[in-house]
Amino acid sequence: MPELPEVETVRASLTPLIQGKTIRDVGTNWGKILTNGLDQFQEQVAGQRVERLDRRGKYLLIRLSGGLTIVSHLRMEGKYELVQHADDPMHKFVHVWLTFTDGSQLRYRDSRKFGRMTLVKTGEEMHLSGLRTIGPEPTEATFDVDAFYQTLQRHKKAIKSVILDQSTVAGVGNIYADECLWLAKIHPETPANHLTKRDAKRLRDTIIEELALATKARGTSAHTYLDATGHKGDFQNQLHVYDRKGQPCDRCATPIEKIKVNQRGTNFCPHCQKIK
DNA sequence: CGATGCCTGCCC
DNA sequence: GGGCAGGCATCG
Repeated sequence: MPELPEVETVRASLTPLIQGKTIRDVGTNWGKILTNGLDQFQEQVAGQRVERLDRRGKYLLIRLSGGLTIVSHLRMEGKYELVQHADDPMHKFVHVWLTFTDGSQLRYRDSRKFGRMTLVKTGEEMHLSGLRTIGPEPTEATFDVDAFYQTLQRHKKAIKSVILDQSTVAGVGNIYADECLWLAKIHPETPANHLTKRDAKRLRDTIIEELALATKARGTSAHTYLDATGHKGDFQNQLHVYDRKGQPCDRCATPIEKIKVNQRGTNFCPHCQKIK
C-alpha cells in the first residue's frame, strides 16, 4: 500500500495512540510476518514500553524501551489500528497483535500477508537487508543533486526503475514515480544515463516537493490505504497520471497512456513526456 | 541486472 | 478464469 507519504502519515497518526503504553503480550496467526519468530518476539517485547515512532523511507521504526526496535514494513496492504479492548471482534485480516497492559490492543492487518516485522537492537536496524542499502531521505538537506546525477549516469535502464530503487532515494513507489516523471516531463522509459544534469536537478526537486505535498495531504488513498485512525488520505484528488489511463492530460489534453516498465503499471502522457 | 515468489481481493 | 494491485527479497 504505502509509499513515504502514507508511511509518514501512519507514523504520525499511530504515535499518540500507542506512545507510552507497555506491551503485555504478542500474538500472531501468520508466523512469517514476524521474521524473528513469535517466541523470540514475545520474550523480548513483553514488558517493554513504546517510546516513540520513527520512519526511514517506507520503514516504520517502533522504538521500545530496553534498547529494542520493531522494524515494520507495510508492503502493499499493511495497516495498523488500535482497539480499546483486546477482546473486541477481530477483523478477518488481522495477523499480528500487541496487547498493552491497559487492555488495549494494537492490531496489524494485511490481507496479502506481504508485510514484515523484524525485532532488532536499536541502532542495528541499518544492518537489515532493506535498510543497509537505503538511499537518502527526499529532503533538501539530504538528497544531493550531484550524487543523484552520478547514480543516473551509472544506469542505462529506465529512469522509472532507477527512482523506484530505494537505494537511489528512499520512499518513492509506483504512484509517486509516475507523478514525479509527469511533473518533470520525463518519459518513464528514458535511459537514466540520457538525462542531463538539469533533468536530474528538476527531477530531484520534483520528488522532494511532491512527496512533501502528498505528506501534507496525509497520503494517497488510491486503493485501500488508511492511516492508523482509519482515515483516507486526500492526495488522490491531486494525481495527474496514476489511475488516469485514457483521461486527458492536465497540461495538453492528450489521453494518458498505460504501459509496463519492469513489470509495473506505468502511466504517462505521450505528448508531454517524450523519450530521449 | 531482470525475473520470480510471496498472498488475497477485485474487476473485467 | 485471467490479469492486476501503493513492494520487496531472493534467485539465476
